[in-house]
Amino acid sequence: VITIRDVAREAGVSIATVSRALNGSTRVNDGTLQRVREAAAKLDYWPNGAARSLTSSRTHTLGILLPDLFGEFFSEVIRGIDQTARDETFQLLISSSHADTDTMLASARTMSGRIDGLIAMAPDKGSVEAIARIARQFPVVLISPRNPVPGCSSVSIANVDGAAAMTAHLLDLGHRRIAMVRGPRGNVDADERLRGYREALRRAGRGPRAARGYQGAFTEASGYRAAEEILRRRSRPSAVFAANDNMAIGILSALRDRGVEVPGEMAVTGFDDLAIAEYLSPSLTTVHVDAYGLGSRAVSLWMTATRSRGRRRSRHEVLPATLVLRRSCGGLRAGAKKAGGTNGRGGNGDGGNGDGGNGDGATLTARATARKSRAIARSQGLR
Amino acid sequence: VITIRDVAREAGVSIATVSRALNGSTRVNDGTLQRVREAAAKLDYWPNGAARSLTSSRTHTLGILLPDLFGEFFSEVIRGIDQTARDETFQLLISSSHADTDTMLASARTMSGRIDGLIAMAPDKGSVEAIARIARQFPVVLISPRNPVPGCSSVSIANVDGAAAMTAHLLDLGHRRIAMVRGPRGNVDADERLRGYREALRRAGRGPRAARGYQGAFTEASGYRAAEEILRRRSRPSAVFAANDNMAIGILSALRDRGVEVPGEMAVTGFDDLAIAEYLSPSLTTVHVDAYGLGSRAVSLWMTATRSRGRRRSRHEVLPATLVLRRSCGGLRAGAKKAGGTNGRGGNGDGGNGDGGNGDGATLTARATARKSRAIARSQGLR
DNA sequence: TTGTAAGCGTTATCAA
DNA sequence: TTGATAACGCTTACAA
Repeated sequence: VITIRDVAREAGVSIATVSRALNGSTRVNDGTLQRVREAAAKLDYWPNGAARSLTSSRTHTLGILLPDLFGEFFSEVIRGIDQTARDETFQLLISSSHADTDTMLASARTMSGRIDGLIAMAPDKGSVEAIARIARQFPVVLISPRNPVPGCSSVSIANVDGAAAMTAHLLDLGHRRIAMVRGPRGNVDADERLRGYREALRRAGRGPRAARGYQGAFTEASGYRAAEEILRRRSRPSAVFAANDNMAIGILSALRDRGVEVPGEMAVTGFDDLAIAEYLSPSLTTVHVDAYGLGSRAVSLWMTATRSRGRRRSRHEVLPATLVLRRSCGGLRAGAKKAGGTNGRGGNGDGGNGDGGNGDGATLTARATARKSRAIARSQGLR
Repeated sequence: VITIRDVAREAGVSIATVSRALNGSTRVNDGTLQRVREAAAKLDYWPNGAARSLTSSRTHTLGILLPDLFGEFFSEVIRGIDQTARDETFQLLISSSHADTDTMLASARTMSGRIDGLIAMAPDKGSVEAIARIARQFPVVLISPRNPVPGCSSVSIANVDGAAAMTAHLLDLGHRRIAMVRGPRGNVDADERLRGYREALRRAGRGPRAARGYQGAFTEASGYRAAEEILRRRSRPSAVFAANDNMAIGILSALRDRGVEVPGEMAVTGFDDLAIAEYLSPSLTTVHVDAYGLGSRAVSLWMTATRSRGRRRSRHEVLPATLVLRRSCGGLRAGAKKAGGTNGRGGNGDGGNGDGGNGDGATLTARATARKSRAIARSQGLR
């Protein structure tokens, strides 16, 4: 392995000069700069990163702590982190799939001395304490939970608002029984989305009678199972709100297998707005979440927090969650795409919901509130 | 920041003893071991990783070089890498989104001294030279291209075989005009899949007349556009083979929008077998690729290669690509799921393909070769 | 502008 | 079983 000494010898200078020359820094003679560069190129010198960070106590690396990088959503978050870090020429030391907080702590420990700071995504409660401990070692920015650790900045999604808006929209469409397929227990995002759903129902004066929750796990398979359970009930809901898109996909699949028309007999909505959502059949009404932005903003927050260490206090950003209205919930003007057919009433054999509000899409859209209309406009601007 | 010196002072021993005690290594008195541990715990000592790797010249870290982590497929590859690395208690220094080989090289350079080796995924040609240069600095394992860099082990997918098997299957189903929507130019996977398709046609005695390629970019949107282009042709193919699932999803969506029945009027197949493939409508016939295994095997290969450095020569693994037959290509026994309807002939207004072979699914399955049957069995065992 | 030398926080090699 | 002490490869005062 070639070290700085070899380069110094080759160029006929001291190692200090090599260091200065190669780091583009201050006063170095043009001639020696040339010689050093040539020597380094000739020997194919690759500076040792560990040694550099040991002396300079800067690593130019960000640690990333993730629960489990599964599927499209996480992959987008990481992309956001990666791209933004790359703009600052930072590298990423990633550790994921943390079953418990102990392994998370252990990972952070071994990162010590190799990172300048950390971005942590800890979607379950109880990891707060561990993160607080990590934050004593280096600056940490959190993704997801709202503001739990003192001194840490954070980015999160407007889960409650998004879920509430979706629920309100379904109510506007005339749905009176709206089931929710929840995310995994203890997951902060899942909890917040459930809360938004409940709050919207309460605000509309519809209590526990209209609500009905089913347990899911953020996977297609769990959505499929939940749909089967829903169909076994005597009184079916006219709408199902899944806490994420993956589960909504499973639900759509189950309803198709059972011959239940969507949105005719049952409306289905999701959360996340994955890339495939608009290509599903029917295209999925969902809540758009800027997964890329989640990662990107986290890194930006870290950078500003670090540059102004001590001066500024922690910041907490909440990324908006906007409704994206597509065909799976009905209510879009008929004929926009593939008119007729799926809009029909269908042989709704089971318990029809009292007021018969769930009919033609165009009519229902007219009833939509101004807020919803704005959401539609926004969503159309988005894509 | 607490260093080993602080712990030594607190425990009343030398730093050498602290190092030995904490590394669980050799002869340390039980009493001192206790005292050292207590001191470390009391002070919350986190060893400096950079210093450790400088002296020991082991980093316990694997560098990962990726082109662009986009979508489910890459995310699965990374999961495979991550989990397997975690089993060996290795960390991951990740750098992705490399536009060109220069930035790739630059990333690798800054990793020097911070990693023990590298897993590189370079799906475009021309990066071979850069990787060879990297491989002179530390052991490298390649994902994807077959065996291009001397001395590097590699894992790849049986792209050619998979694409050929899919094409042969479509031929068996009676299709005479099979279009292929290609992946991005210069992408090795895309090229190999195209080659498999062509080889299968040639082997079946069907030359350029049956083949027809459309340019895609591995995205849903590009698949959508390709389908539109296909539908504009006077003589439509009876089957479309997309070089990956994302494009197949776009194709399905376009055909649905245009009212073209799948598989009745047109069969659609993909490549990758993403998690959503079986939840699409119709469920997608595709080639299963073990993305997780790709990452996992790469790490395992790296480990064995490193443990037996010099002794053994480089190894090249090729992961099988197996057909997964679902509903989007027809040919599955009718009634397995949601019988009738989609299996009908449909109003195929355009150029019917001469021999009228594209009829009822059940009949066509009977014609399937033994090899295909085995594939079905395998696929059912898989999920 | 350049060179000398003192660290950075560990591990590893010797003696003791 | 322990303690000095010399690396590890680099950056950075401080001198020259």
